[in-house]
Amino acid sequence: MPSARRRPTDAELAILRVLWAQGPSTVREVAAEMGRESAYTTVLKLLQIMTDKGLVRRDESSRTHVYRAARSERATQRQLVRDLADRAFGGSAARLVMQALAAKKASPEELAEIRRWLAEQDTSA
Amino acid sequence: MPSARRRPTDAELAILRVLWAQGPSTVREVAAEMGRESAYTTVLKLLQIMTDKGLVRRDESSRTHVYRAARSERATQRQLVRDLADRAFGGSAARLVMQALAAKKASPEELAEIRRWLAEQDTSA
DNA sequence: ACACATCTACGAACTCTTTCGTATAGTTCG
DNA sequence: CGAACTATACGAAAGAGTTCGTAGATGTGT
Repeated sequence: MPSARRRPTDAELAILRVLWAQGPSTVREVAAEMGRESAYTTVLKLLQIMTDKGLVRRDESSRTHVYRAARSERATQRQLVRDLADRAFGGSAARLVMQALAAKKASPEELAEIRRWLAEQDTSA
Repeated sequence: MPSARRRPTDAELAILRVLWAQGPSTVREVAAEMGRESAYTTVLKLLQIMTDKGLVRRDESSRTHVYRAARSERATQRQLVRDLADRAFGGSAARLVMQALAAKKASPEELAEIRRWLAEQDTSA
Protein backbone atom coordinates (compact mmCIF):
# COMPACT_ATOMS: atom_id res chain seq x y z
CA MET A 1 0.00 0.00 0.00
CA PRO A 2 2.24 2.77 -1.13
CA SER A 3 0.51 5.80 0.30
CA ALA A 4 3.52 7.53 -1.26
CA ARG A 5 3.17 11.13 -0.28
CA ARG A 6 4.36 13.17 -3.18
CA ARG A 7 5.25 16.76 -2.73
CA PRO A 8 2.92 19.29 -4.32
CA THR A 9 4.11 20.72 -7.63
CA ASP A 10 4.81 24.42 -7.99
CA ALA A 11 1.41 25.23 -9.43
CA GLU A 12 -0.30 23.13 -6.80
CA LEU A 13 1.59 24.86 -4.03
CA ALA A 14 0.59 28.26 -5.38
CA ILE A 15 -3.03 27.23 -5.11
CA LEU A 16 -2.59 25.75 -1.65
CA ARG A 17 -1.12 29.03 -0.49
CA VAL A 18 -4.31 30.81 -1.52
CA LEU A 19 -6.48 28.24 0.21
CA TRP A 20 -4.47 28.48 3.42
CA ALA A 21 -4.63 32.27 3.38
CA GLN A 22 -8.28 32.60 2.48
CA GLY A 23 -9.80 29.45 3.80
CA PRO A 24 -12.27 27.38 1.76
CA SER A 25 -12.73 29.05 -1.61
CA THR A 26 -14.42 28.66 -4.94
CA VAL A 27 -12.51 28.35 -8.17
CA ARG A 28 -13.32 31.93 -8.96
CA GLU A 29 -12.02 33.18 -5.65
CA VAL A 30 -8.78 31.30 -6.05
CA ALA A 31 -8.35 32.46 -9.63
CA ALA A 32 -9.03 36.06 -8.66
CA GLU A 33 -6.40 35.97 -5.94
CA MET A 34 -3.84 34.58 -8.35
CA GLY A 35 -4.31 37.50 -10.71
CA ARG A 36 -4.40 37.19 -14.47
CA GLU A 37 -1.49 34.79 -14.44
CA SER A 38 -3.60 31.78 -15.15
CA ALA A 39 -6.93 31.36 -16.84
CA TYR A 40 -9.98 30.38 -14.88
CA THR A 41 -10.14 26.93 -16.41
CA THR A 42 -6.49 26.33 -15.60
CA VAL A 43 -7.20 26.84 -11.92
CA LEU A 44 -10.27 24.66 -12.21
CA LYS A 45 -8.33 21.86 -13.84
CA LEU A 46 -5.60 22.06 -11.24
CA LEU A 47 -8.14 21.88 -8.44
CA GLN A 48 -9.75 18.84 -10.06
CA ILE A 49 -6.39 17.13 -10.29
CA MET A 50 -5.58 18.08 -6.73
CA THR A 51 -8.88 16.60 -5.61
CA ASP A 52 -7.95 13.32 -7.26
CA LYS A 53 -4.55 13.42 -5.58
CA GLY A 54 -6.10 14.13 -2.23
CA LEU A 55 -4.41 17.51 -1.83
CA VAL A 56 -7.73 19.32 -1.48
CA ARG A 57 -11.24 18.39 -0.47
CA ARG A 58 -14.26 19.47 -2.46
CA ASP A 59 -17.63 20.43 -1.11
CA GLU A 60 -20.14 19.79 -3.89
CA SER A 61 -23.27 20.57 -1.93
CA SER A 62 -23.88 23.71 -3.93
CA ARG A 63 -23.45 24.01 -7.63
CA THR A 64 -20.42 26.19 -7.15
CA HIS A 65 -17.98 23.83 -5.51
CA VAL A 66 -15.92 24.93 -2.56
CA TYR A 67 -12.39 23.68 -2.11
CA ARG A 68 -10.24 23.53 0.98
CA ALA A 69 -6.72 22.29 1.60
CA ALA A 70 -6.69 18.70 2.78
CA ARG A 71 -3.61 19.18 4.94
CA SER A 72 -2.64 22.10 7.08
CA GLU A 73 -0.03 24.60 6.05
CA ARG A 74 2.23 23.49 8.84
CA ALA A 75 2.02 19.82 7.97
CA THR A 76 2.77 20.56 4.36
CA GLN A 77 5.66 22.81 5.26
CA ARG A 78 7.11 20.08 7.40
CA GLN A 79 6.80 17.61 4.62
CA LEU A 80 8.57 19.96 2.21
CA VAL A 81 11.33 20.68 4.68
CA ARG A 82 11.84 17.03 5.39
CA ASP A 83 11.92 16.31 1.69
CA LEU A 84 14.51 19.00 1.04
CA ALA A 85 16.62 17.87 3.98
CA ASP A 86 16.65 14.36 2.55
CA ARG A 87 17.41 15.42 -0.99
CA ALA A 88 20.05 18.05 -0.37
CA PHE A 89 21.26 17.93 3.21
CA GLY A 90 21.86 14.26 3.86
CA GLY A 91 18.75 14.18 6.00
CA SER A 92 20.10 16.68 8.51
CA ALA A 93 17.58 19.33 9.39
CA ALA A 94 20.21 21.11 11.46
CA ARG A 95 22.42 21.67 8.45
CA LEU A 96 19.43 22.89 6.54
CA VAL A 97 18.72 25.32 9.34
CA MET A 98 22.14 26.89 9.19
CA GLN A 99 21.98 27.31 5.45
CA ALA A 100 18.55 28.81 5.85
CA LEU A 101 19.83 31.34 8.32
CA ALA A 102 22.64 32.21 5.97
CA ALA A 103 20.48 32.30 2.87
CA LYS A 104 18.22 35.11 3.96
CA LYS A 105 18.94 37.59 6.64
CA ALA A 106 16.50 37.04 9.41
CA SER A 107 15.25 40.05 11.27
CA PRO A 108 16.30 40.52 14.89
CA GLU A 109 12.76 39.73 15.89
CA GLU A 110 12.89 36.45 14.03
CA LEU A 111 16.27 35.60 15.49
CA ALA A 112 14.90 36.29 18.92
CA GLU A 113 12.00 34.00 18.24
CA ILE A 114 14.34 31.25 17.18
CA ARG A 115 16.41 31.69 20.32
CA ARG A 116 13.28 31.46 22.38
CA TRP A 117 12.37 28.29 20.61
CA LEU A 118 15.79 26.82 21.23
CA ALA A 119 15.64 27.78 24.88
CA GLU A 120 12.37 25.90 25.23
CA GLN A 121 13.94 22.84 23.71
CA ASP A 122 16.66 23.08 26.27
CA THR A 123 14.39 23.10 29.28
CA SER A 124 12.38 20.17 28.01
CA ALA A 125 15.49 18.06 27.42
CA MET B 1 18.87 37.94 -20.95
CA PRO B 2 17.13 35.34 -18.90
CA SER B 3 19.92 34.02 -16.76
CA ALA B 4 17.03 32.53 -14.86
CA ARG B 5 18.54 30.26 -12.30
CA ARG B 6 16.38 27.21 -12.13
CA ARG B 7 16.65 24.77 -9.32
CA PRO B 8 18.12 21.39 -10.13
CA THR B 9 15.62 18.60 -10.68
CA ASP B 10 15.56 15.53 -8.47
CA ALA B 11 17.69 13.45 -10.80
CA GLU B 12 20.11 16.29 -11.29
CA LEU B 13 20.44 16.81 -7.57
CA ALA B 14 21.18 13.13 -7.06
CA ILE B 15 24.07 13.43 -9.48
CA LEU B 16 25.33 16.64 -7.94
CA ARG B 17 25.42 14.94 -4.58
CA VAL B 18 27.78 12.34 -5.98
CA LEU B 19 29.99 14.99 -7.56
CA TRP B 20 30.19 16.97 -4.33
CA ALA B 21 31.04 13.87 -2.33
CA GLN B 22 33.56 12.39 -4.75
CA GLY B 23 34.89 15.40 -6.53
CA PRO B 24 35.36 15.46 -10.32
CA SER B 25 34.21 12.16 -11.71
CA THR B 26 33.65 10.28 -14.94
CA VAL B 27 30.25 9.08 -16.02
CA ARG B 28 31.20 5.60 -14.96
CA GLU B 29 32.22 6.69 -11.52
CA VAL B 30 29.00 8.57 -10.99
CA ALA B 31 26.91 5.71 -12.32
CA ALA B 32 28.73 3.22 -10.08
CA GLU B 33 28.05 5.31 -7.01
CA MET B 34 24.38 5.56 -7.84
CA GLY B 35 24.02 1.79 -7.93
CA ARG B 36 21.97 -0.11 -10.48
CA GLU B 37 19.16 2.37 -10.16
CA SER B 38 19.86 4.01 -13.45
CA ALA B 39 21.55 2.78 -16.58
CA TYR B 40 24.92 4.12 -17.60
CA THR B 41 23.52 6.03 -20.55
CA THR B 42 20.90 7.63 -18.37
CA VAL B 43 23.59 9.15 -16.21
CA LEU B 44 25.49 10.19 -19.32
CA LYS B 45 22.45 11.87 -20.79
CA LEU B 46 21.73 13.68 -17.57
CA LEU B 47 25.29 14.94 -17.35
CA GLN B 48 25.09 16.18 -20.93
CA ILE B 49 21.90 18.05 -20.16
CA MET B 50 23.40 19.44 -16.99
CA THR B 51 26.39 20.64 -18.96
CA ASP B 52 24.08 22.53 -21.31
CA LYS B 53 22.27 24.02 -18.34
CA GLY B 54 25.54 25.03 -16.75
CA LEU B 55 25.04 22.87 -13.67
CA VAL B 56 28.28 20.98 -14.28
CA ARG B 57 31.50 21.66 -16.14
CA ARG B 58 33.04 19.11 -18.43
CA ASP B 59 36.71 18.49 -18.94
CA GLU B 60 37.06 16.99 -22.41
CA SER B 61 40.83 16.90 -22.53
CA SER B 62 40.84 13.13 -22.36
CA ARG B 63 38.49 10.90 -24.23
CA THR B 64 36.76 9.96 -21.03
CA HIS B 65 35.22 13.23 -19.95
CA VAL B 66 35.43 14.35 -16.38
CA TYR B 67 32.56 16.25 -14.81
CA ARG B 68 32.52 18.50 -11.80
CA ALA B 69 29.77 20.52 -10.16
CA ALA B 70 29.68 24.09 -11.43
CA ARG B 71 28.49 25.48 -8.12
CA SER B 72 29.46 24.51 -4.62
CA GLU B 73 27.25 22.39 -2.43
CA ARG B 74 26.73 25.30 -0.08
CA ALA B 75 25.72 27.71 -2.81
CA THR B 76 23.27 25.21 -4.21
CA GLN B 77 21.85 24.45 -0.81
CA ARG B 78 21.30 28.13 -0.22
CA GLN B 79 19.55 28.50 -3.50
CA LEU B 80 17.26 25.57 -2.69
CA VAL B 81 16.49 26.92 0.75
CA ARG B 82 15.75 30.35 -0.61
CA ASP B 83 13.52 28.83 -3.25
CA LEU B 84 11.59 26.80 -0.71
CA ALA B 85 11.27 29.79 1.60
CA ASP B 86 9.78 31.80 -1.25
CA ARG B 87 7.42 29.09 -2.41
CA ALA B 88 6.13 27.83 0.90
CA PHE B 89 7.09 30.20 3.72
CA GLY B 90 6.25 33.61 2.34
CA GLY B 91 9.93 34.30 1.89
CA SER B 92 10.69 33.97 5.58
CA ALA B 93 13.75 31.89 6.27
CA ALA B 94 13.09 32.13 9.97
CA ARG B 95 9.75 30.43 9.66
CA LEU B 96 11.36 27.77 7.56
CA VAL B 97 13.94 27.28 10.27
CA MET B 98 11.39 26.63 12.94
CA GLN B 99 9.54 24.12 10.81
CA ALA B 100 12.84 22.47 10.04
CA LEU B 101 13.64 22.13 13.71
CA ALA B 102 10.22 20.68 14.29
CA ALA B 103 10.31 18.39 11.30
CA LYS B 104 13.30 16.39 12.36
CA LYS B 105 14.67 16.11 15.81
CA ALA B 106 18.06 17.69 15.89
CA SER B 107 20.67 16.19 18.14
CA PRO B 108 21.90 18.16 21.14
CA GLU B 109 25.19 18.63 19.34
CA GLU B 110 23.41 20.14 16.38
CA LEU B 111 21.32 22.35 18.58
CA ALA B 112 24.48 23.55 20.29
CA GLU B 113 26.00 24.33 16.94
CA ILE B 114 22.99 26.35 15.96
CA ARG B 115 23.15 28.28 19.21
CA ARG B 116 26.78 29.00 18.58
CA TRP B 117 25.91 30.27 15.14
CA LEU B 118 23.21 32.52 16.54
CA ALA B 119 25.58 33.88 19.15
CA GLU B 120 28.02 34.83 16.43
CA GLN B 121 25.32 36.68 14.58
CA ASP B 122 24.65 38.59 17.72
CA THR B 123 28.18 39.81 18.22
CA SER B 124 28.55 40.82 14.58
CA ALA B 125 25.36 42.85 14.64
C1' DA C 1 44.73 -6.09 -38.53
C1' DC C 2 40.91 -7.82 -35.93
C1' DA C 3 37.98 -8.57 -32.19
C1' DC C 4 36.43 -6.55 -28.30
C1' DA C 5 35.66 -3.14 -24.82
C1' DT C 6 34.50 1.59 -23.76
C1' DC C 7 33.21 6.05 -24.74
C1' DT C 8 30.04 9.93 -26.45
C1' DA C 9 26.09 11.43 -29.11
C1' DC C 10 21.56 11.18 -30.23
C1' DG C 11 16.85 10.03 -30.76
C1' DA C 12 12.67 8.15 -29.21
C1' DA C 13 9.40 6.88 -25.85
C1' DC C 14 7.04 7.62 -21.74
C1' DT C 15 5.46 10.22 -17.72
C1' DC C 16 4.23 14.24 -15.38
C1' DT C 17 2.93 19.05 -15.30
C1' DT C 18 0.71 22.97 -17.01
C1' DT C 19 -2.16 25.39 -20.01
C1' DC C 20 -6.41 26.53 -22.15
C1' DG C 21 -10.34 25.86 -25.56
C1' DT C 22 -14.67 23.88 -26.12
C1' DA C 23 -18.76 21.38 -24.78
C1' DT C 24 -22.52 21.07 -21.84
C1' DA C 25 -25.57 21.97 -18.23
C1' DG C 26 -27.67 24.85 -14.54
C1' DT C 27 -29.16 29.78 -13.12
C1' DT C 28 -31.02 34.36 -13.63
C1' DC C 29 -33.87 37.72 -15.23
C1' DG C 30 -36.09 40.45 -18.90
C1' DC D 1 -39.55 31.17 -22.81
C1' DG D 2 -34.95 32.54 -24.28
C1' DA D 3 -30.66 35.25 -24.01
C1' DA D 4 -26.85 35.91 -21.25
C1' DC D 5 -24.17 34.42 -17.60
C1' DT D 6 -21.65 31.04 -14.83
C1' DA D 7 -20.45 26.60 -13.53
C1' DT D 8 -18.05 21.89 -14.23
C1' DA D 9 -16.02 18.40 -17.19
C1' DC D 10 -13.09 16.95 -20.55
C1' DG D 11 -9.70 16.60 -24.20
C1' DA D 12 -5.69 17.97 -26.26
C1' DA D 13 -1.46 20.09 -26.82
C1' DA D 14 2.83 21.91 -25.26
C1' DG D 15 6.69 21.62 -22.19
C1' DA D 16 9.76 19.53 -18.89
C1' DG D 17 11.99 15.54 -16.98
C1' DT D 18 13.57 10.81 -17.17
C1' DT D 19 14.83 6.59 -19.19
C1' DC D 20 17.31 3.75 -22.20
C1' DG D 21 18.56 1.62 -26.80
C1' DT D 22 21.31 2.07 -30.72
C1' DA D 23 24.90 4.01 -33.57
C1' DG D 24 29.37 5.32 -34.38
C1' DA D 25 33.98 6.74 -32.87
C1' DT D 26 38.05 5.62 -30.27
C1' DG D 27 41.15 2.80 -27.63
C1' DT D 28 43.28 -1.98 -26.23
C1' DG D 29 45.31 -6.35 -26.54
C1' DT D 30 46.66 -10.38 -29.21
